[in-house]
Amino acid sequence: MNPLAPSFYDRDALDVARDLVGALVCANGVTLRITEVEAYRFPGDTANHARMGRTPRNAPMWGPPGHAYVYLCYGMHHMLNFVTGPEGHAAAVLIRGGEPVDGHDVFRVRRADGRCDGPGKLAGALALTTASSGTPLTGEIAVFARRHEPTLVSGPRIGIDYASEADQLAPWRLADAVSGQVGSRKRLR
DNA sequence: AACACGATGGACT
DNA sequence: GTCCATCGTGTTA
Repeated sequence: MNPLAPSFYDRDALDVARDLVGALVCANGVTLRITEVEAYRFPGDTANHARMGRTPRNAPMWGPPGHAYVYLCYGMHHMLNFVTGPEGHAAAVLIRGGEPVDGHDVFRVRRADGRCDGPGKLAGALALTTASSGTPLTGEIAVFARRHEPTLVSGPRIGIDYASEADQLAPWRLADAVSGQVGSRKRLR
């Protein structure tokens, strides 16, 4: 079983996001089946971290597809993204939820409540920090294609009050229609 | 050097 | 539903 090749990520972030729901992500002894993602597109997406240009933090977003972009949010939660699109296009997919499919014992230590339905929880379950930002998705963090296509639901992205109204409404949050490891379903359909 | 703030999560009412 | 911990980052001066 080989990790997904960089070409998989060399497309629009929304298209990659659709194909990532159901895919497997493996890191530090835990494998998760991805259940929820958000696409951050480029250019013109006012919710995108790279909307103001290149900075040291978001540098991986500007690089080649198929790499991780990990950042610290609110001073305590790490967020895992997969860089998409051609090099020079600062687009990415935020990984927001997952179901453990391997490494259950380790997972239980990291998430005693068994919950993995938010981006901070997911990065914590995989024990990822900014130390892994910029690394390829074929190493410490590895991603594998899904075996079965899930039924998708979509809705607006979470926590982007600073973005334009149109970008706040864009249904670029995608989730498995039936998984329990998905955040609020209130605006998903 | 100072400052404002965030792609959240957990505790609590 | 509300409150807020906590700190790296980007901006302004």
